[in-house]
Formats: sequence, structure tokens, C-alpha cells
Amino acid sequence: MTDVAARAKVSLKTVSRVVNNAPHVQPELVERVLAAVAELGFRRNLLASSLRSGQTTATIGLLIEEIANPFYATIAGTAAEIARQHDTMLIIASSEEDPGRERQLLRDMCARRVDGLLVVPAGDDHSFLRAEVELGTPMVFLDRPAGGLLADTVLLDNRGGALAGVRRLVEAGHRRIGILLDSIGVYTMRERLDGAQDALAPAGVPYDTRLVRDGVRDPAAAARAVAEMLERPDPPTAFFSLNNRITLGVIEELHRRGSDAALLGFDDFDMARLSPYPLTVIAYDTRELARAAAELLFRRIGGDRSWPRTIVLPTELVTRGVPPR
Amino acid sequence: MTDVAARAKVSLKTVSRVVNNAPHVQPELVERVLAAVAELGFRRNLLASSLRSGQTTATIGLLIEEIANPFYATIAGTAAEIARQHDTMLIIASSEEDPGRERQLLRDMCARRVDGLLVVPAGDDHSFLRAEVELGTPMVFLDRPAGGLLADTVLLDNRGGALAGVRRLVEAGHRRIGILLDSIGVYTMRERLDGAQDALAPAGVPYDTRLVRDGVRDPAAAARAVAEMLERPDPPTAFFSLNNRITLGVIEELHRRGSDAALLGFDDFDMARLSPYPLTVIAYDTRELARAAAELLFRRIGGDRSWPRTIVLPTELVTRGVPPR
DNA sequence: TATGGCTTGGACAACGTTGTCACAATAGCG
DNA sequence: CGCTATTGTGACAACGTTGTCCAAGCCATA
Repeated sequence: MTDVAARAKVSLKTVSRVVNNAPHVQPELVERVLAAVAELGFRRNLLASSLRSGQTTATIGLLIEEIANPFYATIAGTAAEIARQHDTMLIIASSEEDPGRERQLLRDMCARRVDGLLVVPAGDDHSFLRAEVELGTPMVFLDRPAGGLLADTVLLDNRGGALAGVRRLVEAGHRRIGILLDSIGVYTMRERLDGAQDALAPAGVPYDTRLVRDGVRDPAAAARAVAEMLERPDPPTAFFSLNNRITLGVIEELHRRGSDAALLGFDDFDMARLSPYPLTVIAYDTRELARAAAELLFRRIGGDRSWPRTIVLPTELVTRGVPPR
Repeated sequence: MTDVAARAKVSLKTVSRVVNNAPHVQPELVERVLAAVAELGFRRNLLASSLRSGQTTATIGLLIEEIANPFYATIAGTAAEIARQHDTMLIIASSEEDPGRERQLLRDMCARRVDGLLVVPAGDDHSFLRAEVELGTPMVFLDRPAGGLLADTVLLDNRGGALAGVRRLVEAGHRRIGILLDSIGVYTMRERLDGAQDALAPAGVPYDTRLVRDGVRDPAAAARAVAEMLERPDPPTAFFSLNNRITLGVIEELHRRGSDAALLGFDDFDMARLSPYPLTVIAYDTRELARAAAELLFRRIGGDRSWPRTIVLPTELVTRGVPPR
């Protein structure tokens, strides 16, 4: 900037004024400065700028589990879009469900002085963020609640959605329902399982733990679990898969076997409509989830100091798929 | 930091040494400093740190077209993973195919002094980045080449893939092939179309522009285009869809009509295997594309000043899908 | 004992920017 | 004509950190 000033034969401050579009600079000087900027290829250093002016870096952090997963990709896309509306850049990092890594990444983002944080929690203790919150960094948790920290949160109605879906299965007469889940350690899985139990109990359907498979991490594992259950003496007549990765594997296996078991899946997905096997899904609006969280965050960044809020978004039961022949 | 120094009764510099794990500090003093850091909730300001120390911000920028698209989400995930291996954060932004926005976002990233840039170009003139390149910011372009700028580039063999795929259709006896593409303005689409022509010409199959539809932006448009073409007096016996969004719509329409047209699609996708309609896809390894680009970028950041390189990754013809009955 | 090296701590400036303040030049007023 | 506003410009310090340099203390060696 000093070089630009010298070249344009003005003071440092005038250059600063020009690059910040500040008023009260003669048009002629503006010309000279802009010419010098162009000639020297000067580019403002935003690091120094936000260091000096203090408050804002025009950056927010987004912490998710895994970027490549379409659910999180949708969240990231929506967050980026809303960030852009506020002329803000987005730093994205994946925790890969590792609390230690989550902690390190969040600390790093804070050290970079992000204006706010959007977090899909991996761990269950976020008290280490308390100092940061008190220091004034706004943060909003989404999809899962923070642990040990009172903070803004946007959730889905996991329990209600599972309740409605499983109730439909029960009402259709199913009494042996195979349930497949990723990991009981994850909040959303626990909620969905609870919702299923909420539907089974009042209908007098026993909750048979032999029909519940934890640790189903990918489509192949889901297919194997389905195969095993179907080979039991009294196989399930319906399956409830607790996320879309699992649903994929279940569809494949049921289709392969020409089974006529009913299928209920949590999470809708793009290609559900192309499924060769009929299925009902518990759908929700991922974009809305991200939008609600991001907009709340920017309200906080804008100075909203009201009491932390929890928003729960509804789910919807959708029947999809091509009927089997 | 001054407060921490006061509290620990040491000098500012000693605190700096401790938080940077620098050697030559008495263990007792380290204790005192860390205690003060904890009590005061001190957190290093990385902005100031990289401002002072000059060179590195431990941040790279990734510019893509649209985060929520699985192709770009995969790229982002891979880039984030490799960035993490280098203890680097990732700033992601979407250009939404808008050259003006691309320019603004890249400028902004440069102003934030990213250590390097990973760019899927939207525009066709990137000469505005020349100053930045000369200033020493490494950048690698992927999926599409940069315009008016000699730079590292990682591409797919779009033309070769399309050639191989269409050749297979021609060899199977197809002479009327409907081709659907997003936008002729996009580099990859042009290359794929050229590849198709490369296969048609030597086989003596005329290139009938009435069988080529540009501007097919979403599955619904693809379905409509297929419907129209099939209602012509001499309908195509095969379709070549130039990206996976289009392929989805084509599958749906062909399946709905019970058509027996052959289908070739550029881009593989997760659920291709579940397609109710048989299809052949031109597949490639998106992760490999991103990995090659990111690793090249970090080699540049690490000081590799060799001549800019262009890497072209191969594609593969894969037959997928459930045969129609 | 003198000399030199090594370890440890501290003073100071600098990174690139902007806020504060002061001053100069011009215009408007009585 | 002198006075105050108003506008345009610049000197300077400060943001939070770290590199450079120096000094003091200690030990080992000559």
C-alpha cells in the first residue's frame, strides 16, 4: 500500500480510503490511486484489515461429519448460499464423527476468528466451547444437539417421524419389523429408534432385540443383515432402515430376492423414485434445516442477543417407488 | 497475550514461545504460562500470526460450481481430506457457473491470502489471475482448463470416453442416437460431443443435429426431450446423455414408456446399479481427479517450481442396471 | 581467573491495514 | 475582512503476533 501511495503521490491513508470506497476523496486522486493499484497489481490484505478493524472477518465455519455425503453436501450448499448473501466466506471441515478431531477443528476455526460457527456435533461434550461463546462467538448446532452447552439448535423431528412411519407399518398388520441402524452412539439413531418403540408399544407389538441390528455402516452390511434376518425361522415382514445409506442396501437385497417385505426408510433421496422396489420414506427438508440454522446464525452475528432457541422441523411420510411385479 | 504474560509474570515473548511450542523455555515457566492461558481463556489469533510471520495462512481455497452436486461434493470431500493431511483449512465457494461471480470469489480468496487455489473454472478467461500467479499463489485447475493462463490442470478424458461409449453403440448397430446435453457452453460438454462425433464419422453414421438437444438442465427437461424424440417419425434407437442429471430423467422416461432404446450415460452414479432400466455408463474416478489436483497443489505450495503440468485421467466403460423384462 | 559458548528471557520493531486526530484549503457568512 | 463550517489530506498509533537482536546467567574450558 505504501508503494501504491508513493506511485500515486498521495498518502497511505488516501490509498486506504480509495480501496475502501470511503467518501471525501477527490475524483482525480481516486483515478491516480486506482491506476497505481492496477499497475502494481496491489491486492488488499484482508487478514491485516480484519486484524486492525477488529470485529469481523466475513468468514463463518461449518463443521460437518463428511462432506461427500449428500445430506451434508446439501447443508454445505445451503450454508454457502446464505453466507454469500451476507458477503461471507465459508470454511468447511469434516469431523468424521471423531470428537477429538471435532474439538481441534472448532478450536482452529475460532483461532481464525470466524464470525460464527455452524456445527453438526460429533462428540457429546461441547463445554470446551463455553469460553468461546462467552467471548462472543455465535454458534448454532444443527441436526444434533450440543452436549453440556446451552446454545441455539435446529433439529429434525426424528422421533415423531419414526413414530408415524412405524405406526403405518403396524397398522398395515406388520408385527415382525427388522430395524437396521448405523450406530446407537449417534443421537439421531437413538431418537429414531425411540420413535419406533413409541409406535410398537401401544399396538402391543413386542420389541424384539433380535430384529434390531446396530453397526450397519454401509449398503453391503445392510444387504447382509437383511439376508440373515430373512433366513430366520420367523422372518420379518417389514424393514425399517434408519438412514438412506442403509436403505440402499436393503432395497438391493429385497429386490434381488424378489421378497415382498415392506420397507420404510428414514431419509428421502434423489433416486428413491427410481427404486425398483416399493418403499415408504420419512422425508424432511434438508435445505430448510440448513437455512434455518444459517439464518439464525446470521441474526446472532447481526447482534441478536436473545435467549438461545431450539427449532424442531417436521418430517413427512412419503410413499415412493415402482411397485414390484 | 499481554494479559497472559502479566498473569504468568513473564515477558510477552515467552508466552509466544510457549504457545508455539518453541524450545528453550523452563518447564516451570511453561506451566505458569499454560495456567494463565487456561484461566484467561486465551486463544491465539491466527490472523495476526500469519500477518506477522508472512508466508502461510494454512488455508486453501476451492472454487466449484455447486456444492450440493455429488460430483463437486466428492471433490470437496477429497480436497478437505488432503488439506487436513497438510494441517490446512479449506475455504469453499460456488460460482454457480457465473464467470463474474467466479472472478469475485477468486479475488476474495486471494485477498484472504490463501496458500493455494483449486479451481473448477466457470468462465473462459482467467487472465485476471496472472498477477496473482506471478505473485506466487499456486493454483491448479481441475475438470476444465483455465482460459488464457498457463497453469497446472487435471482433466478427464472426456473425448476419449465419449468416443469409446458411442463406438460401442454404433457397433451394436445403432444409427440414430439421441444426444442430450446441459449446455454447449461448458467445456466438458463440448469435449463429450466431439468424442461422439469422433465415433460416428468413421462408421459412416450421419451426425443429425435434430437428434441433439442442448439446454437440458434437469431430469424433467431430459424426460421431455426423450419423449419428443421418441415421437418423431424415425425415433432414435439409442440415447447418449452427457451427464448424470440428464441420465436420471432419461431412465425415468424410458422406463415409464417401456421403451427398449439403449442408453449410454456420461458419469457413473451411486444408484446406477439400482436403475430399473439397463444402461452403460462412462465412469471415472472423481476422487482421483480431486486427489491428483490437491496433491499437485500441495507440491506447489511446498515449493515445486517446475513447469506447469496437465494431467488427463482415463475413463472406463461400465455396463450397469437391471435388464428390462 | 579469564574466555567462550550455551541457555533463557526480554525489548523492540515489523507484518499491512485502518481509526483517530489534526491540519490545510476552500467556501459561506455576517 | 475575519470568522466559522466544511471538505480533503496526512501523520501516527494500534490491532496481536513473531523475528531479530541483545543481555544476563550459567557452565566448561584454557
